Amino acid sequence: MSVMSVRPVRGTVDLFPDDSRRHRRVSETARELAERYGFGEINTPIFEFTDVFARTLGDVSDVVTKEMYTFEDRGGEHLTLRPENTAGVMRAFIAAKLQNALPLKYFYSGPMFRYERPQKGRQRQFHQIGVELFGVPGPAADVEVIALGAQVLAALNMLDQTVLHLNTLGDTPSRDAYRAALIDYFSGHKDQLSEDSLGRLEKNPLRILDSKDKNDRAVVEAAPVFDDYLTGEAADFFAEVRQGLDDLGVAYIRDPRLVRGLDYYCHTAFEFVTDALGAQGTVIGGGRYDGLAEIMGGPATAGVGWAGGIERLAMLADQTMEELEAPRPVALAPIGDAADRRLRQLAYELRGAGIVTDIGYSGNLKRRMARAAKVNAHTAVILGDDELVKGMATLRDMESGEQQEVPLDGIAAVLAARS
RNA sequence: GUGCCUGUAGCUCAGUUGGUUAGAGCGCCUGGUUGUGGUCCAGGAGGUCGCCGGUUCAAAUCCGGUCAGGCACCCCA
Repeated sequence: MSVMSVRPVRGTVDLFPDDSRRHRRVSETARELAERYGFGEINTPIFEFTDVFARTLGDVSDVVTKEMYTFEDRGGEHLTLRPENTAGVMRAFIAAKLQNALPLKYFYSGPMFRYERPQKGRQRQFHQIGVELFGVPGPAADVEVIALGAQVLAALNMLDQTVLHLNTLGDTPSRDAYRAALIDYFSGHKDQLSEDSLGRLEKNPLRILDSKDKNDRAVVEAAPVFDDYLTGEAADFFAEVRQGLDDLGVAYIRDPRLVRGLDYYCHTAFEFVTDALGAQGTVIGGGRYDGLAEIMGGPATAGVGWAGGIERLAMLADQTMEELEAPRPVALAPIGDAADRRLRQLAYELRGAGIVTDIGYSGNLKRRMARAAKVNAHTAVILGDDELVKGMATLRDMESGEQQEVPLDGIAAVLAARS
């Protein structure tokens, strides 16, 4: 009989308590900040009808064409594990007919799934935090959303490890005009473009601007500039976003090569990027997507938001913040069955009182004390026959080694003061 | 999906031009302490050298395949 494989599936990992604590630090920090900004938490399903993503992400995007975990369930439904959460949140908003409740602000945190070749900071099941702000067409929303991202990074002590890249994708007339100009320009330089970029010329010419190929870059140097094709409205919008960020003192660099693949994106596009994580340097990315709601069959609704990769943020946090320690418990160390029973009662009482308490399951005093040290207890309570007859317990300070006897009755109050 | 690098104990790694029973540190276990941890001392357990196949008298070491991780690309958080 063969042994089952116990390894996790490629691109997935098990998060043991230390790892989970690191993830939680990121997501709770973000959740707290988001709530301060008025974003309420939303949890949409981890799988959706495939259409939710196929329609919104378009059939040309890599995410849809080769990276989705798509399957048919037993009822024949075509379902997909969510590769991102903006579509899910928008779907939920449309389904609940909340258009009269606008503006709406949502925060989420949870697993996403993409069939990609794994690298550090890039897994097949990964986790994102994100925010979506629906129903505000003006630039104040963009500024607020970006500011929240900056403050999340600041709270994680990593804002100065990142650079905010900012660009505008303009409105539809701007983008159509620019796209036409780009196609025209690049078509005249086909012989100098990489194979990748020739493909992009068909699907998504804006992406050529972002190419890392050396020859492409030379061609891009002389390519038309978006600013020349922005409508007055689009230029004004972008100027207001920049003014808003300046007012808050949120630093950014203009990055004309920062683009988005999908048509429903418009105006603001931004990414917080670090150079500390290699090629997976984008730690938060987002933008405005006013066209999304209609694509999904909902009422035209403005939207702007961002998503951040928890794994990447956690890796950066490890570099910028001190180690996270599990809470230090009081360790109870009984000697003998009578003391064990008494201390299990005490453990119940302490835990009920909110005190982190550890009590082992076997072993002599030496083992009990070793365990107390291992779980990083600040105090040990030693109880044996000697103490029991006196109604006392021995309290040991695990740092100094000092011990004192205290009455068993009322020991909870003493320990509460030490915890 | 493409190219390249890596894979030895729980962890981090060593292992001479292929050559006997594959090592170290940390961690773990036991004892030194019948009621005292973390320090110290002594001892111990733990490895089909990722997996499968090939070359060879002989493979951790060379070759092929495969799986996994990593770097870059693609794409993206």
